[in-house]
Amino acid sequence: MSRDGQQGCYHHHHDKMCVSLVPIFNHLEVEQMSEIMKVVQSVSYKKGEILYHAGDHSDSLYIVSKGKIRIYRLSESGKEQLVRILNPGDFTGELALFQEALHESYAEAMTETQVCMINRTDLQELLLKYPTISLKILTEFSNRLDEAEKQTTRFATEKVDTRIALFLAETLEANAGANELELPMSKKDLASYLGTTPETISRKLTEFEQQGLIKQKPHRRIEILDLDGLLFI
Amino acid sequence: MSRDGQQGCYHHHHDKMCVSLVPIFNHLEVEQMSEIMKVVQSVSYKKGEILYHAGDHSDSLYIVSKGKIRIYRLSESGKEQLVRILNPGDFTGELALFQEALHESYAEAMTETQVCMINRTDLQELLLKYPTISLKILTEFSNRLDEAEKQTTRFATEKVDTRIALFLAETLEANAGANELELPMSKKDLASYLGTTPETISRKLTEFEQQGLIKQKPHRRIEILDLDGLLFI
DNA sequence: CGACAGGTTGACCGTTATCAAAGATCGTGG
DNA sequence: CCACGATCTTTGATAACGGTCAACCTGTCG
Repeated sequence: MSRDGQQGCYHHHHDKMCVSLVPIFNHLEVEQMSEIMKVVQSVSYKKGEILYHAGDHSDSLYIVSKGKIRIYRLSESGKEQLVRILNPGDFTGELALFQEALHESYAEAMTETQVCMINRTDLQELLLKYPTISLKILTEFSNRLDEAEKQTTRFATEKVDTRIALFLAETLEANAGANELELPMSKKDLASYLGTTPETISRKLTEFEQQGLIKQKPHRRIEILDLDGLLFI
Repeated sequence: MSRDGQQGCYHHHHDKMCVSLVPIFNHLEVEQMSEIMKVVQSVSYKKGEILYHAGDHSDSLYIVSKGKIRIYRLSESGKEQLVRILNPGDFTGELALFQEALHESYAEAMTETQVCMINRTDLQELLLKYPTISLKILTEFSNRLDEAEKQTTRFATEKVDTRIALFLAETLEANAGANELELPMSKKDLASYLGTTPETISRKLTEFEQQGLIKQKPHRRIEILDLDGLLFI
């Protein structure tokens, strides 16, 4: 089992911030919160460090309190795909957390990152003691499952054009109301996320621009000129 | 909200079989089981009937006790993708079950089908009362999430060749040990599931056969002659 | 200021979708 | 139980979509 790069720095004080950040806990009472604090551990990672590898045993839930984490997978033929990027408040490690299983993905700190960890046995005790937490996690899971299936359907049925356009539309939606967005990752990563190549991303965005649908600006910013046009491609 | 085709036949007796079938319940005591029976309702659907549409409110968990159910999605551009097929013991309806949300997929009975339903409020009460059920469902969800992400990664990184080969390999694996498998669906559906066309499936299987990797037989049966060769495409 | 990763552009070609038509299979009703 | 129609499947010809390789450009950071 390879652990190279996994050299996170453990802080043995209990970080209140990260717990209260997380949607799955923030409905709880103060006393319950402090019980959770007791089993939470704060860990820091430097840019590029790996939190876990595919093949590692999963034994903790990781909750991001600061920084960004890249979650990616390697396909059977060895190609990398970016699955998602975690921001503060997001969590990961859950996939194999409820059973004896191995991670199937990789988690890498994209910047200086701080996470809160809860190990499996502690988490399971919490879940049995406070069943409402399970309901929260179930809700989160069902959302993510829906997202994952929606994404799969897009790959199965839409061409690159449309996948890029939908990505732009959804990124814009997150900035409620604005007509300009900032790509949340490099075009290289975006290509990996959308199952295409940086060259194609570059070309398609140029096409969109020539059709008057968008305007590319410095610093990964893109102004959407014709959202409807973009979505009817 | 369209409900055409949703004309399932309700049986008001409580079907013991379907509950004990389900992995998420089968660890419980007899008394707990009988408590679950009380809130379960058995419903039958004829071939082609729709259990729910995308856009319907989700308010029940559906557990298959007899038959087969096709779960499919429509993409933004209106193309259909087969997401999975449910067999007895599988469940669905969970995606929007833990929140006020709408179904994003369609569920259609492929044959004469019987399902057990538990409505949202009853299920939530059960989960709060017996937290171990939540853990079971969480385990199931995390598996399915892993599957969905693996599938997405395949679409993003592998070509049709490989996706078909991997599908054959996994279907074979399900028949532990055998060197012959039966496709669990029509090639048309398989194409939809794998994000390709029936024509391409047909051609690729012929190629595999010409390369001596497989042998196609009647009744959707395929003999795998060279599994390793298939996986190194 | 230089190096290096990221990004762009062009030329080319492989893969796979599409359209069309013929052939096989399945389920149904006579 | 057979015949018919509907649907699924196969095969061929064609073209578009997008990946790959190579070269060059750009910006960012030590």
